[in-house]
Amino acid sequence: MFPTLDPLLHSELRLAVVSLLIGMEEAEFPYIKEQTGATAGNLSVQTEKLSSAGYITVDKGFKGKRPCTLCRITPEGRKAFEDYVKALKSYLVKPKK
Amino acid sequence: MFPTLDPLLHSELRLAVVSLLIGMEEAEFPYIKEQTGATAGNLSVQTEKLSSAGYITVDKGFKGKRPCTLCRITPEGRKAFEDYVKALKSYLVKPKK
DNA sequence: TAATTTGGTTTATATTATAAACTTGTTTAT
DNA sequence: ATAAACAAGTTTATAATATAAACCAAATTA
Repeated sequence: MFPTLDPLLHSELRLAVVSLLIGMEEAEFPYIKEQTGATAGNLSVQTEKLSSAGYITVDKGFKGKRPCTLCRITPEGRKAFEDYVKALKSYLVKPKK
Repeated sequence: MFPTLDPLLHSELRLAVVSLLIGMEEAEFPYIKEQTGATAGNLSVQTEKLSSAGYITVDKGFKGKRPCTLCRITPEGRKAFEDYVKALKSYLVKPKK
């Protein structure tokens, strides 16, 4: 009746991050920070969780002399998001009797 | 961009309870327990939270000699659920550029 | 060269979710 | 009649989570 909701995605910030990345090739850490309104610390923790789950990749490089962290969604992340949305619909829509 | 999600509803069990009650006049505690698969303790805690937020009512009465707890959604609960669903859609749907 | 800014990470704390243990009363079996 | 099992929850202890404050390193600016 109510399928379990992937706890990794059932988190406001992590869901926002994945939702954002679904819509673009890649995004820089400060951009995600700005778009989600998260603090850097919180975002760092949550991207790390998504990364170690294999839902996103986090690549640390440089842009000129400054560090630049790039995040991308992975196929597994995309799949998990789709599954999450499907599961969530059981909670949002009244099923036909 | 990403509206905050009512933390009272952004909880697997509480969302299931409200979702269930949206679809019916009232429901008994054991029925909700069965439908959600929750333990009694967890359900008790979460219905209490929803109740003290005014999202549901919890009426303790009797059915014959046995205690019988009836839960119902309130108009505020219904409204909060609708708002939650609207907010959530910002996370699930890619907005048009 | 001192202060400020950028781009984060680490860690401490507060909040939340969850189930185990408990309570109260009822029914059933002996 | 009374002990055992069951029903309907509640309380409480613990585990997991989310969050921001404090911190660090390098680059830029005053």
